[in-house]
Amino acid sequence: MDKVYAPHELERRIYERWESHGWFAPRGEGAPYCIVIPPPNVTGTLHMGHAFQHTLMDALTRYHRMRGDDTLWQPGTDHAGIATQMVVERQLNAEGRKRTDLTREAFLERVWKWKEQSGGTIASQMRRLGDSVDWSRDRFTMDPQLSRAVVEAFVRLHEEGLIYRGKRLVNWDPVLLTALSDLEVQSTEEEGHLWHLSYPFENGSGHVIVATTRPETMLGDSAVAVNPDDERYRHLIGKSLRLPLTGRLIPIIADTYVDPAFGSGCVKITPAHDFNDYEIGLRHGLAQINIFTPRAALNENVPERFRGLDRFEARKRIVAELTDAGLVARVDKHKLTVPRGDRSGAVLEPYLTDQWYVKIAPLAEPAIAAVEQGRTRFVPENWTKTYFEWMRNIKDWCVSRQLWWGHRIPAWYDEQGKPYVGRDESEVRSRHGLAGNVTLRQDEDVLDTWFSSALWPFSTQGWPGKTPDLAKFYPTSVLVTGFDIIFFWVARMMMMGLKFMGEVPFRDVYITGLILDENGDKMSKSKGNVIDPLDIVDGIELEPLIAKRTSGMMQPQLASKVEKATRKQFPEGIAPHGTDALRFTFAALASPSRELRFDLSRVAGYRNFCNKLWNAARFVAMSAGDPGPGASVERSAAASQPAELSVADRWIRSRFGRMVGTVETAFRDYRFDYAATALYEFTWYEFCDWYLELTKPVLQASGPESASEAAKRGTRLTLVGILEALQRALHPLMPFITEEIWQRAAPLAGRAGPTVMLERYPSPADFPTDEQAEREVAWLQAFILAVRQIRGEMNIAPSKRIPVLLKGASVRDEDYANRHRSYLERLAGIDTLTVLDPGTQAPQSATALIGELTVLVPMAGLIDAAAEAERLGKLLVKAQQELAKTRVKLSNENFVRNAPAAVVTTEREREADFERQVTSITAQLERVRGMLNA
RNA sequence: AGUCGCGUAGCUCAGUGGUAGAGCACCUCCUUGACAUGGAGGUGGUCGGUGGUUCGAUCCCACUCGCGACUACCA
Repeated sequence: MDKVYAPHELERRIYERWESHGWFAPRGEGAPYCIVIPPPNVTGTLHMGHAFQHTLMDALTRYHRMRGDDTLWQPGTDHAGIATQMVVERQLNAEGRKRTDLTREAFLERVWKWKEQSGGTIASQMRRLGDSVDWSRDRFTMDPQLSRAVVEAFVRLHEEGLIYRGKRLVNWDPVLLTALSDLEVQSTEEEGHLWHLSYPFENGSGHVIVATTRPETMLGDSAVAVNPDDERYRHLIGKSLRLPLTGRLIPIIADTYVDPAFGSGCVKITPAHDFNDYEIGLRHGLAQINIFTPRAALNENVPERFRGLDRFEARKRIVAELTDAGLVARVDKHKLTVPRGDRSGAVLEPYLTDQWYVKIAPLAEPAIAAVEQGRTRFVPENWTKTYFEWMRNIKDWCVSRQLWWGHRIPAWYDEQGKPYVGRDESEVRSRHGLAGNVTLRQDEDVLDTWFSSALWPFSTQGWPGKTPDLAKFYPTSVLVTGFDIIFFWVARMMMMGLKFMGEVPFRDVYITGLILDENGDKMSKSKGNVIDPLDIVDGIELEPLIAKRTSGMMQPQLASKVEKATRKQFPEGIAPHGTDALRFTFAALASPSRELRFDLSRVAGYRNFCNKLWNAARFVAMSAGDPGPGASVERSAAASQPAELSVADRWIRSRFGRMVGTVETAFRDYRFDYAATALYEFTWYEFCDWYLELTKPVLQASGPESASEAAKRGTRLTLVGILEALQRALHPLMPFITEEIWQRAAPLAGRAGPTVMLERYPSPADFPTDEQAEREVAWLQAFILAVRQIRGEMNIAPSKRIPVLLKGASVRDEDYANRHRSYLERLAGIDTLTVLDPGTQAPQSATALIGELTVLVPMAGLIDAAAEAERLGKLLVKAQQELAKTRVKLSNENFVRNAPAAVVTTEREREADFERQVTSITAQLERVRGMLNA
């Protein structure tokens, strides 16, 4: 094995081997375990959030595969209607063309071409991340079979009256020229004005003041509303006003919607351009006067001089004319929330159009019940509330989009514009008895992308067919996703899954945190703080990184700022870390917190961890006499010869079993951070720091000190056995390095198999707890740490061997000390070990306490008395503080009376221990001070 | 306005009704044959504030200050 861990080469090689052998496919036996991937945009690239979630999904997948489950991680991509269409339109724009210069067919051809060209990016990124998805089942939301599912779902919902077509106000994007659902609206708080306008009475006897943030909409006013209980205006109800600039007469109406305390207490009502006004208009039978074109310019329903003006231009003109007419009573600065399209960023308009809607309440009801009944569980649990909040206030879902890229709505219109819904045109004709001479025209619109996403857990498994996959893998086991798409996706999958499959789509929903940059900012192109996960894996020089971050920006003027920040943050570029280090970082980061700051220094730490593991494997291979990779398993025959396990061997097996138990619990609870921590601590602090060191006296000693062959054999077996099992334990989080090491360790450990990914996950039952070994090694560790502390604080060179004396040793202490002398010599740098008889005068020494045993390091020639006095002083202060605390507690009668007996006992023991320490340290300190004064 | 969350070491974060933890950073020492991407030792915190419940609160409750996310709405 190479001295330094070099991930790059081995990761590609290993992944190709896994994939070419088809090992990612479900094995066909065991309990089904299934995760469907949240399908990324087919033309997109994976960002840090994807890499994070994929790590967790892959860890679950590999873990369950190794547990023997029939495991499927279902891959796929999403056509992402608006996003993809926008990208291709931008490409056309760059060529000086518009979408509408092309036919629909030609444009779609172009989008498909772009999809083929860029669609492989995601897959290759996923391969680099080690994602063990079953590529043979790769799906795309616009595959023929998935498109069939979309049509089927639409038709069935329509048949049940759960999809309807209606003319009502929608969120209209005047730039993209399409309707949007409520969820695609981003409310932004912006500075604006509140104009107070005078509307004169018809008879010229005065006026009322209305306040508005959108004066241009006055041209579409149908009424002015006041609160029926508002004394100021009650007598005006029913009177007519003459709408300025138009001369139209509009009534004053009464509606409790009006808040008398806000503004003037009079509200202009524009039913065609405001959601609240729309409702009021319906209640009062008001005219809906649409004054905008689809691009939000004024249309023919306004006085001629305003026609064709853009809405913002119109606002200026109208305010100017009203001001000239003396009808602007006041203008206040006002903060308002402006609705913008989440893709285009354009200010949206409530706009009257014909659209298709999903009647959502009947679908939401069972979806709420399913979570209430615990048939689907949110992890962390508190997201349940968010889900309920939204589901209980949900409004009908506008699913039609005026785009070209997507699933075309399966509705046909006759010449009178009457719609017929069906699976295809011939079904429509036969069902409705439409003769061949009746001209039918299919709806031009497509469905919201999320409509097909909502079917994903079952459309990917063959629905509407009744396939074996569907029977096996639905419901899926867990959905792993971010909280940002609970409404967009999770809730809709719940509704559609229950509707069409009669069962929830997933048992658990694990909501991950959001990956932020190291300052706690969202990663975005415009902020220039995006990191490509593969740049962490492979590393990237500074200049290419800057180029990557500043190219193709929506706002190129920010480029210099981004460049500066990048230079500051990564003056040396980004070093290569390898996939395993990145994955381990993500796992370690995955606490239940909803925001997770990504810190590159953490990845460096886990890269070091990989290197540590690598070198531990090298040590084991050397110690076990590695015959090289690919060696036969013959050596395992040696295992039948007598072997004797040392206390250290028994200890590490026991500790490994405990660790695996912790990891099992962690995986069950989706606490990847706990799993990572347990694995990290075991590997580094127990296996490397202690166990490997404890094997050295056994394996490396020669001459009369040499251990027996049986003991050596026992240690070698344990070394390779734990190393091998550790690779299995680490594999779900770090698939590559563990495969590489396992290939060498498995034959040494007498295991045969083509790959670690198909081996069984270690079980705590195979590594039972050995309390006795744990106690004994704990004693050893305490002893060694005590001597090391003295050595460290006194700056005794590690190469300097020192004598150690023991005072107050019990029979057990003496036994341990004698039996483990070789460990103590090696790990604590001890030269001679002498047990003092009671009453013997000890030389001046630095001391440490282990229970009642005192460890003495003679000071002569080694230790500076002043330094020792200082060290003891610090220890004394600590012991005194702790003693004081326990005494306060124990002197409290209520504590002794009310606290559980075990707690009181522990406290008494602590008191005794600290008393002993204080006495001993005080005496020792006096002696050392005596030396100083002498 | 509603819902949810956060505030713990210099930084990023775990955590528990009974002895406050990790990584990174920092200080001292060490190139000993797995590993300097390393080893040994160490410094560092009135757990945002106030009050309550409790024998005991960083943890539970109330209030409060600061920060954030989401949802709805402000004519």
